[in-house]
Amino acid sequence: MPELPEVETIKKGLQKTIINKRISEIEVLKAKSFKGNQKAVIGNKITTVDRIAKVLILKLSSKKYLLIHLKMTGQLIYKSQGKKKKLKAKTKTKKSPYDINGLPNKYSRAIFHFSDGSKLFFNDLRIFGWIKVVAKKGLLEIKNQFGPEPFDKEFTTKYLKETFSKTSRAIKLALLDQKKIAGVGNIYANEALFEAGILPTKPADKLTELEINKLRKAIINVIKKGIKYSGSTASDDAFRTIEGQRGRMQYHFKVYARDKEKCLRCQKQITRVKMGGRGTFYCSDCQN
DNA sequence: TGATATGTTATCTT
DNA sequence: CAAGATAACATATC
Repeated sequence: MPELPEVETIKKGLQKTIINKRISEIEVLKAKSFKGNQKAVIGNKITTVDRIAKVLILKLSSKKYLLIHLKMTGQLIYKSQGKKKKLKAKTKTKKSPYDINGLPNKYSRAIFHFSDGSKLFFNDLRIFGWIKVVAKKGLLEIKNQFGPEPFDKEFTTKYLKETFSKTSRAIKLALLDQKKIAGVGNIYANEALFEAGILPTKPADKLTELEINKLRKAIINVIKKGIKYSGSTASDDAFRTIEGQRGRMQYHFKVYARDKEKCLRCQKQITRVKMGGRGTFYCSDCQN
């Protein structure tokens, strides 16, 4: 779920809520979810919140860093002090495992307590996500494993041309390679390729310079749009902002999860295949 | 019941 | 050795 726009949405939320707050306690409910020394974190203030690719970076007053990766099903939910769940009349709405009422729940893996009484819940159904404590060196190591992000000045047609010329893998798989381009995941890769009119299965080294430039612009566009709509909460319903709201980008998808529907541009039915084990959607007329 | 799930990485295979 | 393909992680839903 969380790709660059979703993580960026959470980053902004954290900047609004937990900057300068002091961590008074950490409850680790699942050991696998928290790597590193909890005691190195307790008593520290959060000084800044940043993001590299899909990783959140919370800088601490001790100059150490808390890194958080949400992987597929991770959530960060903020609850201010004394916020009581509103008692609503019983409704028939089915309960989702990603509901943020009644936290902690069985999927809560860690809870940060701040000295003002507010809390930050790390929920993660599938337990792929993690929180780790690292020093500056560890942070640099993380940084080094990623290629440029769509908004970086290094994200040029020239860079992409060089990068793609070195591989014959399908362009979609190349887009998902975080060492080449950081932050793009399955949803936005599908959307960007549709917008650029390029077939996901086309070998990366067969793209023309014109196509690469189109694709570069399309990636920037869809990522921007994703951020504008606070990320996407697709059919699995997992993504939430830190206030617990769903994203709205899913209402603006043009191909993702639209198999069996008609192409918005030419009315032809959208094709679905699997690439690298991931759902891949495209229009066989508009993309080539 | 088997297929599906938006991420990454360890481990095979070519 | 390296690039590429695939399994694995853990859980739930349809």
